[in-house]
Amino acid sequence: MKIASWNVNSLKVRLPQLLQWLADAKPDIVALQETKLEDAKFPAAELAAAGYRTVFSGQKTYNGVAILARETLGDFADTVTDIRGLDDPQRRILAASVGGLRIVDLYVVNGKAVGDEKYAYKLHWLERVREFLAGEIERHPRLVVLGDFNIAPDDRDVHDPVAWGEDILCSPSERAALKAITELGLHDSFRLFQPEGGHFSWWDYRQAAFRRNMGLRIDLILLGEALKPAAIGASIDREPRRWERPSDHTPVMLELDT
DNA sequence: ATGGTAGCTGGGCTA
Repeated sequence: MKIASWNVNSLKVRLPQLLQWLADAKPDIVALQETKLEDAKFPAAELAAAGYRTVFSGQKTYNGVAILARETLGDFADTVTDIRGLDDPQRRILAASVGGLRIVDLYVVNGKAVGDEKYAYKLHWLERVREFLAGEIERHPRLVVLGDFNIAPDDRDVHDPVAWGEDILCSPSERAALKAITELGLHDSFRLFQPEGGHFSWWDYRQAAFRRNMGLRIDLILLGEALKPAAIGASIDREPRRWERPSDHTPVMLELDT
């Protein structure tokens, strides 16, 4: 089973690319972030025609998350869009069970800059999410937590750690908040297979960052302890980032033997 | 310290 996460930065713009990529990569489950679409405008019919069932939690202009699952995996169950302690109109969280797995799709708050009020909110949000995930892993040992974390876990995940220093996406408090989540027993699946640095999932649109490989690895697929032995490969598919009018993120993937 | 680009929107926010 192939599981993927992709911040599409507007599903309206990227739908043709998503459909092409689904045909090319043939993932079984896909978590999307930054759909930027109200639920009434979600392209469920187009994705159904491509063979995928969908659940989604969207809003206009900003944020928005969705999960796609190959129709042969059956229906979604126990869908969650809001968690305890977060009274948040921003649509950044979507959990659902499908195909014998518990999937939690996250679009983590960016935070803007260290010290900004959005940064404080990012840390608060991550703590509430950690509490939510502690419950999820109890109820659903076969847990996959994936999405745009807006945190580079360590310096291997940063093209120029000196230049980035302790700036947003790399600061010690953000990394500690992510570590508190992984210490629940959630493993960064990419690192089960690739110990080297220099592998990124996001490149800023500016400064020709992709061409110069000035990227960060901030899109992650975390695996619960029970699923760790099932992991048989992890990768980052840079191809869609090369396409015309791309998202600034590219899909990250995990293969599970289930 | 700023600005560079993209998306949504119709000026400014978010990233």
